[in-house]
Formats: sequence, C-alpha cells, structure tokens
Amino acid sequence: MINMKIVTWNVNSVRVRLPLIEQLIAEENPDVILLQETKCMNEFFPKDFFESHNYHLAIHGQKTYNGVAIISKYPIENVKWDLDDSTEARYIEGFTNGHYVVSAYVPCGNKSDEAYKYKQEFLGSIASRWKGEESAIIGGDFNVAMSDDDMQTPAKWIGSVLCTDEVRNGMQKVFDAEFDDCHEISDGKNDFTWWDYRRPNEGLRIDYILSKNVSGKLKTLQHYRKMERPSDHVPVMFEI
DNA sequence: ATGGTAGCTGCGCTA
Repeated sequence: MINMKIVTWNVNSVRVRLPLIEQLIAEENPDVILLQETKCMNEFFPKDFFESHNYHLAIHGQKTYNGVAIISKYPIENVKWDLDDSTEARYIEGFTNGHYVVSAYVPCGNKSDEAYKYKQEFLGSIASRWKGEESAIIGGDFNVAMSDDDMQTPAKWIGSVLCTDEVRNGMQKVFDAEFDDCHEISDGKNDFTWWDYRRPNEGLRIDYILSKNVSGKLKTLQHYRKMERPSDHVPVMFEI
C-alpha cells in the first residue's frame, strides 16, 4: 500500500514552471513536493497557487539564483534552513506527516575553486546533519553522477566537476550516513534526470531521493522532458 | 569544434 508520494524536482524557476507543476499535481497528486532552483524571493513565491491545491509551504528563497521549498499536503513543522552559514538558499528541512524531509540543491561547483570547495563542504554538512538521525528522506539536485551508468555519454564528462573522484567521495559520505539510493536500473542506462539545454543527448542522473529506514519505490518521470517549456531536470518520485 | 539554451536581470551571471 502506498501511504505517501514524494517528488523532488529542480524546476529552474518556480514561476515559469507553474503550468508543468500544475500538471504534476493533476497526474500524480503528490503528498510532498521538494523544489530546487525556485529562483525567487519568498515574497514573490506563488503561495496562492499551492494553497489553492491544499498544500502547506516551507520556503527558503533568494533573488535570481538557488531557492528551495517543501510543499506538503500536511503541516510542516521544525523547519530549518541553516545547514551552514552560507547566504545561498540551497537547503531546507522539515517534519511532515511523520517524516523528516529535505530539499537540497548542492552547488554545481564549476564557477570557481571556491564553489568547488563549497560543494564538498555542503555534501559533508548534509552527511553530518543526518548521521545520527534514525530516519529521513532527502530529495535534491546533488550535481554528482556517481558512476558511468549514470551518464549517457561518459567519455564526454571526463574531468567534469559533476563526476570527479572528489565529489563522488563527498556524495559517498552522504550514503555513509546510512542513506540508501532508492534507484534501480530497470533496462539499462535510461534513467537520467538532467540534460544541459544545449546538449540534449548527454543526460546524467544527478537528482536523487535518498532515504534511511523508509522503504519505497523510485520512478523518474521522463515525460516531463518532452513537454512545452521543460525544466532541464525531470521530476523524480518516491512512493512509500 | 569550445559553439549551443534558459532564466533572471538589466547589456552579465549561473547552470
């Protein structure tokens, strides 16, 4: 029996993506939606839209860049976004319908040496935050492809900050905090979650839903890539 | 071969 549906989605602007978010709600009726790259300050977040669909909100926005949110059919308690002392809005956690949930937007890390360093620190901070907790569900854009199976064209990505040994080790620290990658490859390398708008045949799996002490089934909603004005990421859904 | 697109912003930055 399914008792909870959780979707994570890097929408690349929540306001531009509202029509597709509305379709997601109509098709899947998720209990929880974890958003990344909302790209707007809290005062401009489309609260009325979500509330009219009977959702509660916990938002952590920022002008132009980043921005994360937890959208839930249930009240959201113990909301926190101070994972570290950064001014970048990349993290939010809350407790809803009996579960700790997290929406995380890990830095890409290709902007500068500092950004790359911060990517490692950010992954370490997530691992530290949840290491001792009994149960949690983290959805997000981790900007890490863990293996060649997560890459449509591995040779094109050699040396990329999305798949260096260092960032893979950083991501491994999160797994080592007793999180499971719920993903199962069904029929080959076909479960990518992101494509650069300029390179439509070089997909990567960099969006994950990780859980500890919660079992469920993961599904990548590929058809959201073929719609009008798609995000560069597709939604990933976890059914408990 | 080092381009290309998208979003937000304001003629550049980030991905």
